[in-house]
Amino acid sequence: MTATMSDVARLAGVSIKTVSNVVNDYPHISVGTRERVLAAIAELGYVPNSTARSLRSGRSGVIGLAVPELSLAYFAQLADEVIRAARAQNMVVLVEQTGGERERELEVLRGPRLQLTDGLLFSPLGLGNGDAEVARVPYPLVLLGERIFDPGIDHVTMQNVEAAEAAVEHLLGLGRRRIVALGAHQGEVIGSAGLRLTGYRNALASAGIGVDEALVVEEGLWHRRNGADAMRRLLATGVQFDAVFALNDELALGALRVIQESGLRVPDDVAVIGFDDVDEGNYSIPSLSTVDPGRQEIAETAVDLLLTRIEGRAGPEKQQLRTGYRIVPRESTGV
Amino acid sequence: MTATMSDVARLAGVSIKTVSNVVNDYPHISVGTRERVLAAIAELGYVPNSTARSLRSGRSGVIGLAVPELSLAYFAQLADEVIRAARAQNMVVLVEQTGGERERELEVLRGPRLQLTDGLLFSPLGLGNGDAEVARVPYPLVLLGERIFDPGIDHVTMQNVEAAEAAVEHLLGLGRRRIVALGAHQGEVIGSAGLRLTGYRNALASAGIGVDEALVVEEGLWHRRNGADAMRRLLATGVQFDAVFALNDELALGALRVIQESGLRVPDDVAVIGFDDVDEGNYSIPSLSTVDPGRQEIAETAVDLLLTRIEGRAGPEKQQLRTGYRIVPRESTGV
DNA sequence: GTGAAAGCGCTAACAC
DNA sequence: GTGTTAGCGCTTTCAC
Repeated sequence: MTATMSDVARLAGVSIKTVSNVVNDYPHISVGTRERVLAAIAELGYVPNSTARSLRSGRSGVIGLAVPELSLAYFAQLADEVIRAARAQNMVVLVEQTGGERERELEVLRGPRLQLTDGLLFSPLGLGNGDAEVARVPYPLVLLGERIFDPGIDHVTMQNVEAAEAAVEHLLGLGRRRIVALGAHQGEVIGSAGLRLTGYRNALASAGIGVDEALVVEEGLWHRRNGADAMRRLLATGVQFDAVFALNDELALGALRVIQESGLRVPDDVAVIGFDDVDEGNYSIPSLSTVDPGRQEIAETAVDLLLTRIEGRAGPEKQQLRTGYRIVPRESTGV
Repeated sequence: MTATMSDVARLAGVSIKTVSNVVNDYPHISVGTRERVLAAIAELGYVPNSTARSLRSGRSGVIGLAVPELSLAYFAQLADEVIRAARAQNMVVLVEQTGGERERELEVLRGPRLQLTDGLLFSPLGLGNGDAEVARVPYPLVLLGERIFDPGIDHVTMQNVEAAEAAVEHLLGLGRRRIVALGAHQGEVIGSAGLRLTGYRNALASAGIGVDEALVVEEGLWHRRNGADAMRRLLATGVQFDAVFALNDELALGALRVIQESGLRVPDDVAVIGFDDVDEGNYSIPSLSTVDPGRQEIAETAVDLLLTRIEGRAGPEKQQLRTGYRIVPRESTGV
């Protein structure tokens, strides 16, 4: 069925090495030879076998991307950007879902499923800082996000603390003082939830406002459903508030819906800001203010860093890269 | 760095073939030998090299999935389901984005980027029925959706016509008569837009209602933004309508927003139904009625069919499989 | 039950 | 400039 290099060589009347040279654009080949080889390639419809090439070169041209799940808009858009960035570098992307569960994340790191990739972009959720050892794997690895923060591992992260601070300052700037933090993870310090909550506390502290723990609402998962549930629980307590900082957009969108069902007006009674800038926020009612965490920049930076490692360029010092962010004011905070 | 089979063989004092036998669970090995080999494997931390294995066996354990883009919720959720289904069969998924452009789709079909996959799940958008030839590729291919409908190619599709009919019947059942079709593709017959529009026309015809072409609104892309734009254009024409059948949920969500901005009430003045059942529809305001196209069933069926082809099981007759659908009534149609 | 050896398709020394 | 040759790490006849 498929023609091999020797088939081409035989037809062109040259050696297999010459074919290889032509295929790999080796510079010193006579024009005549090259043409005969190209003709033979065309005639046989020859396509290099990338598996054999991988075995030989030790590289597959594939990078792995492990995320909690693509159903979460943030990760879908991240995957989109990663695939684009990889494509620009002639790489292809194998996507794994971990469900955010620690066990599955460990499996991805150690298991055989990503064996034929050249390196891994990994966005952990279940793993914590104590798992730094586990993340010292014998292949190129770049972590996305701050669940595991270890100077011995490459990282690309958004500026969670600073960006969250800016989001809360945006609410404070509107005169809001009873600001809910939605989606907190009990006791977490490192990780998106912990860091964004730190930003929340910092902003309130800078404004000389004490944190009312009744306004810090826990929620493990960050789907719309969870935002809705958490908001229902909060409303049921009867506690008063005039703004919500949701730790991501999906939580915000779920909450937005429940707030308005309860008869409260957004932004008049309650201003709402999310985090992530998923496209949906442009079309919700009201449109959702949010933080643009620089997803595209994260993807491009991470792919570049991973390729640097794969190709063995750059020194051994691990990098901790941080991308920019930007507050995006929309109707839900009164614009 | 990495141990090979011969390293293991040397340490265990056996031949490389014996190691291979143990690794592949070949039945007839003496207990003692097996234990010595397993011990050596553990000691060296040996992991089989999957690239070499692929070269030998001709299979990589990777399937390709080509979709327009993951930023569209429908495709993100489809990719999620495909990865799950593949995982259940011990396969891993390489995701490519085509942007829905014909050129890029051709590139995916013929190009070298998916070379090391065992087969391809392909959701075309730019390719049309005239491209059936192109889709007769020398590797296992299963098409998702009906852009190219050729009995010589395996297909897994939703029941676009019937499901669209049911959606429009749902609106008719509410007493609506001036029903907009949003997102039509001029002249398209095969393809989601064409088929869903056929369902729309069928339902109206069955109800004895003529189609007012002023209510058939074109829109090439199916993002929220396009739904919003199209609805703005429609409102500007001043044409009257009491319901909208959007050809997908994202269009519906964009339109929902614009309709309400214009002062019309949903569902009182205008009932809206979409198509796809993306999670977001549960949390929009109002929540969005839609058609559940059986995404999970599509993913599982397609992965199974592709594996059947890869493994050479089943006869040569190509299959055209259709999955179930279900109307999901929510607030935007008055529930 | 286990071993020897060939070869999957390609690349990279090294000759000529 | 081009050919020869030796593997990359594994599976798989075929002997023993």
